[in-house]
Amino acid sequence: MVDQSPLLKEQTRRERRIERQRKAIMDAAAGLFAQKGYLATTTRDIAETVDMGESTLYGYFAGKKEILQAILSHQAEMVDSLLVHIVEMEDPQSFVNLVDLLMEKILTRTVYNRVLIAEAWTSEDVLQEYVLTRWQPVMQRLESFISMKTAAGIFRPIEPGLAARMLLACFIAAILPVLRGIEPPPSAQQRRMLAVSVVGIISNGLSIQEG
Amino acid sequence: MVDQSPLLKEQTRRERRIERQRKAIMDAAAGLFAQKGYLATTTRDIAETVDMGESTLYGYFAGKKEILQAILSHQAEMVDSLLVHIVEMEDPQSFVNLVDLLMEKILTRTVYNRVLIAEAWTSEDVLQEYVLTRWQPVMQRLESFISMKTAAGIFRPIEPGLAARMLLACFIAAILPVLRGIEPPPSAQQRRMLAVSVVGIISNGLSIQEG
Amino acid sequence: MVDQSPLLKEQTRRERRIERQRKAIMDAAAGLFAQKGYLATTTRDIAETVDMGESTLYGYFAGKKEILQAILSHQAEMVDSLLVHIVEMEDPQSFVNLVDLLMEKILTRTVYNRVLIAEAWTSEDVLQEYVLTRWQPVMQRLESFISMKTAAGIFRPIEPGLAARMLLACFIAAILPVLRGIEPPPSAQQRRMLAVSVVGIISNGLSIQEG
Amino acid sequence: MVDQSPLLKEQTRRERRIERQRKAIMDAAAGLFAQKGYLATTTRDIAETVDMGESTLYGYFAGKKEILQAILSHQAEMVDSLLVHIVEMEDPQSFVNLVDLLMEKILTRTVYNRVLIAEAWTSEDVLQEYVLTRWQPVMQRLESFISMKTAAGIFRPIEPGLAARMLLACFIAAILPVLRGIEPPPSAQQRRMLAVSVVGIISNGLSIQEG
DNA sequence: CATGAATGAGCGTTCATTCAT
DNA sequence: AATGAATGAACGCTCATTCAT
Repeated sequence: MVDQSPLLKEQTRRERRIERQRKAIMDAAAGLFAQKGYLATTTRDIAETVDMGESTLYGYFAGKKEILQAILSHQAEMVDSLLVHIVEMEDPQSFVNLVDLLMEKILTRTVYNRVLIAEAWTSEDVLQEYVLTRWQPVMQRLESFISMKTAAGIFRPIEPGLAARMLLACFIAAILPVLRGIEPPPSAQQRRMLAVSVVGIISNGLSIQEG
Repeated sequence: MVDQSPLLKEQTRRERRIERQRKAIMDAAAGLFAQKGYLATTTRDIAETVDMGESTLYGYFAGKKEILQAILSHQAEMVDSLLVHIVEMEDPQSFVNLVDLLMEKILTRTVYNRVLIAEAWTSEDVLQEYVLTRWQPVMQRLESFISMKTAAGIFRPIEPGLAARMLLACFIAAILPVLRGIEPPPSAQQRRMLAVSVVGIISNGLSIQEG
Repeated sequence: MVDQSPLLKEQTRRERRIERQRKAIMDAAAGLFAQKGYLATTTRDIAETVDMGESTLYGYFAGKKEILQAILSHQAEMVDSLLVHIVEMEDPQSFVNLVDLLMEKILTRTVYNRVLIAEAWTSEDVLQEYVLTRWQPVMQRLESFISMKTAAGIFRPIEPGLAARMLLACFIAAILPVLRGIEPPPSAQQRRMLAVSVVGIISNGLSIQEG
Repeated sequence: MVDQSPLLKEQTRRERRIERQRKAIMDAAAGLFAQKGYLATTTRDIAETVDMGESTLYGYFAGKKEILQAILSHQAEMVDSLLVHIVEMEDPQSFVNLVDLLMEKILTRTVYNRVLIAEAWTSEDVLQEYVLTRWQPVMQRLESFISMKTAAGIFRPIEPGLAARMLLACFIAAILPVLRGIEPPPSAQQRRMLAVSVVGIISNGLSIQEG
């Protein structure tokens, strides 16, 4: 029962070590990419940040480009899992839960998202592969949610595409300073309050409701 | 009385020529910066686009960095003038006029704004000098506008800062694909419709108003 | 009549200057390649030898590889022109003239040939493109010459291919130390004597002729 | 009396194992060196070919350079033994035996010779130490053989040095495609035929002998 | 004023070798 | 003894900038 499969254990321990190193490199790189941009960051910068020899990086990644791609893919996985969660949340009951979940997911690994946004802003390919394609299902889920509400007579008739984009925009606006790195991430409580504000505005607007 | 102006004329003609050239360089550079990013754009790229010798650029700008700064300053001036217009518009009557004006101003020289956003995203200095500082008066004007409406009993009580940011966010969302360069600029008519939509959502939300 | 086409003149002067520089770089590189081999020669080495900045090289050649190719092509042209000369020499009268011409052509730009041989020795592609293909017409001309002599009853029956190769080998042997760079190039007179020796052995061998 | 040998046996068995490994490494390296050249071959290439960890090589050789030297020395020993054989062959009776022996010796370990030639072509030191010095006795033996024949009235008067070099050249020409690796090694029979051809040409030339 | 040519600084990357296990 | 991991040194090459014309 004891000491079974020492080889296997060794194997996985090594693999874990490698994965840990890759993670450390990605984190360091993401921080630098977020701060200075991908091109302005040198492999020397990254190596120094992880406290490694420059050439050691190449034992874990094929090159600088691949580090970036790993970071972007990492975020893509996050978005993919996000979709799963949203779909599983069969009856979100209210917008608030949905928005809160979106915010939570986006605000984890903030720097990764900063990098993703920066790259998508100047690269057609990244925009397509890592943003448009990935977010499409999320947006569609959002749109169908809005359509449902409209059909149920809860929302007034509105183009669901524009509505979804504005909903997204409102909470992006709410978290932009965090994403940009000029404000610290909000606590769970603060985040929920933001979500409530966003949904409040989206639902009822600024105007006083009569009746 | 004779022969007095030729020198002056020559002078100003030269100056105009110089200014025209500087503009041409800035436009070319802005297009490339927007497309590939500042660092990925070489001075050779710029020179070829303006159809100049590479070293000729240095007769008009001290260096690549200065071209970027000229572009950013150019946009800053636009924002500054925007504030003047907003302040002059003593009673905008409705949000729509305000929002429409903002959109119009932002959508002129789209590429310049793409560059500005890209740089502000990865440079603390650019963010401070060309975005936060410049937009603060605009945001303040917006906030005081909202406060006024709230005080007048037209808006329900809400934190004007957050409201202003979300208002901004909503129309940024509306024009993001244009800014990003994946959709063409809207016509004046389309723009006004967008403005109406944005203000509609901000004012009344998605929910059906009762009473 | 005078001062006609200054632009054209300027053009060609610049072109000549460029061609001169390219030649200087090729010569320097060929010398180093011959001495240390292509891979052991750094672009810094070459630049220092031509007394240039390292990056200046790249104004004349796309890269290190292209310098090598230019050198190899240069030799290929020599071989091509050699063939023309041989074909034009309608009746060489004797082997000696043919062999002497071959020797002369091969011993010009000795270093270039050293480089060519070195590369062909370890690169299938270079061997094919720059040696086998180019020399084939020369060898064929040689073989048909031998066949003619055999048919005329002057040579005894022998496989002309092997004979041609051995003829080539004999004078390669004669000039190998020069090619290898351990002996200085022979004078025209010395060269002719070598040619006579080579043809002597090929024709009559070492044995004393009886009869 | 008992248990005395195990240690010794173990020792020699280990030594044999080490020697076997060294040989395997040398063979793998020689193959790669012959194919791509010494510098273009990485220690990783070699290690993979011998199916070893890269660092394990350093248990058998002090470094990449030392592997090359071992290969070159190996060939040098071959040449040394060649001289012994030639000297022992007190009366070779005919050239053919001599030439055949030379060919046989050179065509064993073809790749080793390819490496040797490649290195000698671009390294003064290798040329001196592993070629000129080693072959000098062989050439001298050849020259004295020729001198003997000349003195005996069998050969016509000729400078024996040039004659020896051309003799060498002729059979090098005969086996060059094999050495270069573009033709398979000849069978013993084919080899003898080549030797006969070579000696035939050297002895009697191409011309028809009269009388 | 315009420019072709030149260049230093620095980049991403490779590789023979060392070291800890 | 064997090896995966680490690394310094050096490579080929790019590019913003300068300079002579």
